[in-house]
Amino acid sequence: MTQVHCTRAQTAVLQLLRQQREPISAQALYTLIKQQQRIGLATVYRALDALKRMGRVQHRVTLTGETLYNAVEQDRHYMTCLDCGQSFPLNTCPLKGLASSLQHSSSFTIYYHTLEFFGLCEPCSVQGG
Amino acid sequence: MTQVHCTRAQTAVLQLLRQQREPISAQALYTLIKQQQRIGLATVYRALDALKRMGRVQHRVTLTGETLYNAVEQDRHYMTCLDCGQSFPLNTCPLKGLASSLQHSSSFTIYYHTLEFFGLCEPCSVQGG
DNA sequence: CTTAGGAATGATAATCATTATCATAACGGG
DNA sequence: CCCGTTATGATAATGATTATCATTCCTAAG
Ligand SMILES: [Mn+2]
Ligand SMILES: [Mn+2]
Ligand SMILES: [Zn+2]
Ligand SMILES: [Zn+2]
Repeated sequence: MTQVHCTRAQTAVLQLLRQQREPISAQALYTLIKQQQRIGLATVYRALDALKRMGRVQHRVTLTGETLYNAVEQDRHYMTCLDCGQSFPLNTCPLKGLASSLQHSSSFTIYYHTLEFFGLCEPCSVQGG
Repeated sequence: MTQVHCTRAQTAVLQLLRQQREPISAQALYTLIKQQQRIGLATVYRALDALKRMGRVQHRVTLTGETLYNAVEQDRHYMTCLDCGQSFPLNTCPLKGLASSLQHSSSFTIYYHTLEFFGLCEPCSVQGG
C-alpha cells in the first residue's frame, strides 16, 4: 500500500519549502536540509517527486534547465527575459477567478498550474533589438 | 550587428515547426531536417534559441526534462498527469481575451506564455490514490 | 573578380542536473 | 524480538543541452 505518513525527508522538504519566499532548486534545498539532518541528494529528489504527486509541491523549469520547487499554496508567476534570463514576478495570478476554465475535464484532478510569460526586459529590448 | 536575415538553419527549423501539429523536441527536429539537408545537432539548438529570442518560437519542458518547441502561432496548452506523464490538450487557451493581464508592465515585451495544468488523470487517480 | 573579416556550421567533447543502483538502515505489525 | 517492507545515502550512470574549435559560407570593400 502507498504510505500513509510523510517520511522524514518529505517532512523536512515541505517545511523548508514553506519557509522560502521564492521557488528553490533541489540542490539548494539539499544544502539547506543538510545543515539540520543527515540526508542524501537522491532522497531530496525522491521527496520532491512524492510531494508533487500528492499535490503539495509544484515545480517550474528555468531557462537554464534547473527545476525549481515551491509549496502549492504559493501561487506565483513570472515574466522571464529570453536574453538575460532575469525573472520578474507578477503581482497576481492572471488565472485567479477563472474557475470555469479550471474545470475543463471532470476526469482530471488538477493539483496546480504553471504560467509564465517570456519576452525581453526593457534593457535587453533596447540593446538587443 | 545582429543578423538581418534568417540563417539557413533557422529557415528550415521554422518551416518544419509550422508543419507540426504538436510541439517537438530539438532532437526529433534534427532527425527530420537531416532528411532534407546536411545539418548538425548544435545548429538546430542554435537556431531554436535564436528563433525564441525573435519571438517566433516558444518552448515548454516536459516532466522527463525534454524541451519541446512550437511556432508561437500555435497557442496550445495541456493538462499533464504527474503519475503517467500523459498530456491532454486543452480546447482553448484560458488566457484568451485577458489582454488586461497581459500588459502588466509596459517595460517588458511579451513574446509568448506557457500555461500548463498538473495533476492526476482518471486512471492514475483511481489506482494511485 | 578577388580578398579579408565576420558569422554560421558541423563534429565532437564537456557539462551538469537528474536517475538508477544497490547495499544498509529504519519501520511496523504480529 | 523477528521478518518483510519501505526509506535512505553514497555513488555510478544517464542524457539532453552547451561549449569548443577548426572549417565553410557570406558579404561588402577594394
Ligand atoms: Mn496561478
Ligand atoms: Mn495561451
Ligand atoms: Zn533581459
Ligand atoms: Zn495518469
